[in-house]
Amino acid sequence: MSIHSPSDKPIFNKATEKTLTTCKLATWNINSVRLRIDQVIAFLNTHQPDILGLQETKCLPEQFPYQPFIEAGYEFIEVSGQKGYHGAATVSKLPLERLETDFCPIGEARHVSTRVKIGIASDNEMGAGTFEFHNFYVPAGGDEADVTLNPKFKHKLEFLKNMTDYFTDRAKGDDARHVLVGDFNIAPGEHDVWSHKQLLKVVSHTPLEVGVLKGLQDSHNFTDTSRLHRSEEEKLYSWWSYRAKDVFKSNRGRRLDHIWVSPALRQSAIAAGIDGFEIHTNCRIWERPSDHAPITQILKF
DNA sequence: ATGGCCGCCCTAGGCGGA
Repeated sequence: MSIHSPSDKPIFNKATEKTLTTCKLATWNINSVRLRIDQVIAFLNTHQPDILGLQETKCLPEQFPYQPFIEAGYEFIEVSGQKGYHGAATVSKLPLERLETDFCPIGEARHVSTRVKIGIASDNEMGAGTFEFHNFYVPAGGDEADVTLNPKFKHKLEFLKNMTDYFTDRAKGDDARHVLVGDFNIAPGEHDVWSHKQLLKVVSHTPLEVGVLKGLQDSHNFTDTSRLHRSEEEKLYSWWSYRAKDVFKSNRGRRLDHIWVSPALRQSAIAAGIDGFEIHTNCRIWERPSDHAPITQILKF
């Protein structure tokens, strides 16, 4: 199975020389990039993130719609894809270097690892002009929250534990500059779901998987940027089921999508202020929408 | 209220999503 992009991807251009004071990060589970290419491009044109991580692209690399992204100014594209299911892709205005370290157990396309060149001229510390951008699609985990009965749930927990090991190898020291984005398929907080009590046994919000995700976060002191300027009590959702008749009337959402940063980038996320983080909920009620809304986080250097 | 919808695939019911 081919899970990597073709080798004739665009090469670095003059953007390498660009000096940035901010960088806008985005992530969106698009639930078929081919079906919703017009929506993705509309989102990019309106909100102009520098980098977007897409999940559930649901196509092989050779089927990926490169051209519309390039025409919209996103020349740097790295894809991990398989036929019909899963898949992740990172599209960027800034030069991307593909790290050959994608973490895709059992051959599934669920991770694109890249290094982003932000080109801060004033900062000459090693690595300060770059950060790693890790785009993940964590397994959903099936219905039954029991590892002995449900191999998909077991796979989900193992995936998260392997992610922890992966970053133990990579994210050493306080200088490590890492961004983790994606559909983590877990709503960790009480107010990351519409009803904490009713979802305690529902995969995506069980204490077991929330604990494993917390283990990943704590092991490297990653910051969940969504809560930096929002109270823990504020309801935040990025996913709403297709099954609800009126999505925002019932508003039974979950915050499954995340943008995390390593300690070295925490101040940059804080500096962006309360408006630095946004959930673009309007995208969830576009015609034939994804069941996820995109989220963005600005980093200010 | 445990049913309600999606998108994909060797086009049609099954799988995966969550």
